Amino acid sequence: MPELPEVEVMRRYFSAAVEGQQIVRVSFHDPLDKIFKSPREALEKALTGARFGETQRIGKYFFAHIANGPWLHLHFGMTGDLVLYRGNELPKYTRFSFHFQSGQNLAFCDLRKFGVIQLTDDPLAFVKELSLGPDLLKINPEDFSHRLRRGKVAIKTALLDQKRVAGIGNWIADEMLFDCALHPLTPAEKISKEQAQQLWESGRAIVEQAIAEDTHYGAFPAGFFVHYRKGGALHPEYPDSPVEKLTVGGRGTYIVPARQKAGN
DNA sequence: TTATATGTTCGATA
DNA sequence: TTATCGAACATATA
Repeated sequence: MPELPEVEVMRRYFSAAVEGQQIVRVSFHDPLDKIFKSPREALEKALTGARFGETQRIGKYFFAHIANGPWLHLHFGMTGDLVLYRGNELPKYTRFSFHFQSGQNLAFCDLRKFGVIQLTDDPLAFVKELSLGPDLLKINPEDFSHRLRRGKVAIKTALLDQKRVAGIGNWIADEMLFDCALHPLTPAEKISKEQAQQLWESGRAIVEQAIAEDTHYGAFPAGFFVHYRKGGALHPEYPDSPVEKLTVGGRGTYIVPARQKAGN
């Protein structure tokens, strides 16, 4: 689920769900503590009886301020999700749960357990430590261009590099490259300033559209590449050029060969 | 059975 | 020291 738009939508969902609510207890459902990067005792102590204040999102990293306390950081990995529920039956793949005074509960679900739950005193210091780049929705086109057009790595790999720009994930990178008619293996340093500008515009447009649609991809406009992002699919504008799958930087990468030619 | 999945990190190598 | 690459992580589904 989680690239920038999903995390932003979850941030809003989280804020609405926890507003004004007191946490009466929290519960842990990951026996080997893979996703708890802070000790259970610390999480329990910081959260029990507390309320959340403001929230922040930088790239795919989410932070919620615990009133009069530290911040809670959530990362959703590949399969993380937030699910509001009532009653005692945990949603599938619940790894952690907040239990509010209202009787409402909020589960952090994560099938693959690549997610992260941890405390931090300072979100900005936290992302600085990771050398995280500026958020795609905040960065200006000049900085974007400068950070992207560096090195001999494939442009696809550069787009996914969170240290350059934060928030772009695998499907958005493919969508941007399709939109800009760029081949994913084009070396980053071969991208022109104009192409970088185009990628910047494309990236924001895609992300804003995704947020506006609450990340329900099915609701995206018909021309979006995401609808055809599988081997052999036919984009209506390229009926003679079936979608091809490559592997770039270890990630599945889909292109319309007639539109995205190498060395261009 | 093998391959793949919307992400990040770590070790090896250059 | 920096850049790059591939493997690893955990689990379900095609």
